[in-house]
Amino acid sequence: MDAVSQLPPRRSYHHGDLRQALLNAGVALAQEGGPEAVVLREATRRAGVVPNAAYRHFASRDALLQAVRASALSALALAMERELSRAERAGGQVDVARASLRAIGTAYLRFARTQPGLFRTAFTVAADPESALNPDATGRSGLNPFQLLGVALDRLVQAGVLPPERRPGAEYVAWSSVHGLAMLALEGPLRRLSRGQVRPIEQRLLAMVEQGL
Amino acid sequence: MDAVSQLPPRRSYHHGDLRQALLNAGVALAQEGGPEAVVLREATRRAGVVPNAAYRHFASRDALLQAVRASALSALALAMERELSRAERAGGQVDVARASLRAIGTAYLRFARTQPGLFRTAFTVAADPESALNPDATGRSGLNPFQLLGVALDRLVQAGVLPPERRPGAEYVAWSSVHGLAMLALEGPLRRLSRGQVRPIEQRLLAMVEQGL
DNA sequence: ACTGCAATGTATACAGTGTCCACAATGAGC
DNA sequence: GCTCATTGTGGACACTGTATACATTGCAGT
Repeated sequence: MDAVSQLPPRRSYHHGDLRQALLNAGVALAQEGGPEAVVLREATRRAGVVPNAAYRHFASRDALLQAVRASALSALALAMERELSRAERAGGQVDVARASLRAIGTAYLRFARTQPGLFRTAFTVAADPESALNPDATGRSGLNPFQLLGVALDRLVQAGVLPPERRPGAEYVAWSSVHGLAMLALEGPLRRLSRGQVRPIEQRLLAMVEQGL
Repeated sequence: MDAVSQLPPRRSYHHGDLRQALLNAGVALAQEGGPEAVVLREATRRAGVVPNAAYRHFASRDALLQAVRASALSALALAMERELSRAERAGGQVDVARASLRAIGTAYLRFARTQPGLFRTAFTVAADPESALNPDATGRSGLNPFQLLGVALDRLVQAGVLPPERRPGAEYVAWSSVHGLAMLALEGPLRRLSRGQVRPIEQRLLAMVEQGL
């Protein structure tokens, strides 16, 4: 994943693409240990550069964190898009719409499970409402995860499954449920359960959302 | 809240109740700035004691954090119990049961709103599944927040509102939804919204849970 | 091709953190 | 009243983020 950010002491004074190398290192750190693990000095170490060099590319440790966060959100968006494109292979419009919403939820929950470090980095914030607006936080469609959920909900309206008057704000309740479950399974009371035990709960929750929306 | 942990340099070599003073200081710090703000040295400073003194009472900074977390969970449990007792003043068994579940959700969401620092401290974990089992994390009933939710769900079954076969695992989907919304409103896309704007979303979510359970 | 300058990486330094170790004061139990 | 386990102190270390001054470089314009 990161070819540039490795040990062999470069001979050129300039790094070439330090910003990207730092970002890669940051992502790797986040993957390994979540947001608190992305520490500036370690990133520069992995990039083979002195700590302060980072400040030529990121205003602060937090700025680096935000970039890593955007990258994580982008990865989630890509996963959602993959799952969405599978859903589109379903039958009629109604089925596709239903499958789309499920795809979003499924991708979200799987991402939380398979990439806990990135997931926590993406969502365990502490500040900065702007991060969601970051254009780097998108998939190939140019949409971020939240917007992709909106697409799925739009499809439900389009297909006549969801009454238009219930559309506004629907992403909030849908997102809440799935996000809450992900957190619960990641670091809450569900942590100890095996994937096989969590799966039915996931299904039940998705059903509740689909029905109760 | 903390009478002991203040500046006047004590004259006795021993503090008297340093453990409690540190805990109080820790809670205050969490209240002000969330989990990352509970820093050992600052707690000892507020207790008027040298940093290392803390290690006579807590094995590490994380041990202190866990204690603070338990305290925060306890505060939430107390808030839930207050709301529950109001729900019990409703009419018949069915109404009480329904009101109980809503009381839990309402208390949870309000706690997140009014005590964001403590809320994040309670739930933004990073480890330790045992914290939920901590006997200090309870209200007057001796039950922790999760168990109180269980009580409300039991009442729904008792009242014939929730079919017994749907009872197992119900706390997970209910908790997920409410917790997710709380996080969303605290540090997600809903952060910017006023309390008046969030309220209807809360109501809608609680309705969805009640109906879709 | 040479020169000057902006961009980028380095050196040094400081305050703040968690934590280890050796030492000092204290108060409870014989 | 002496002993000794408890509790608080002092000093140190490795680590963090970050500021400020300096070195090296590649590119722009002559």
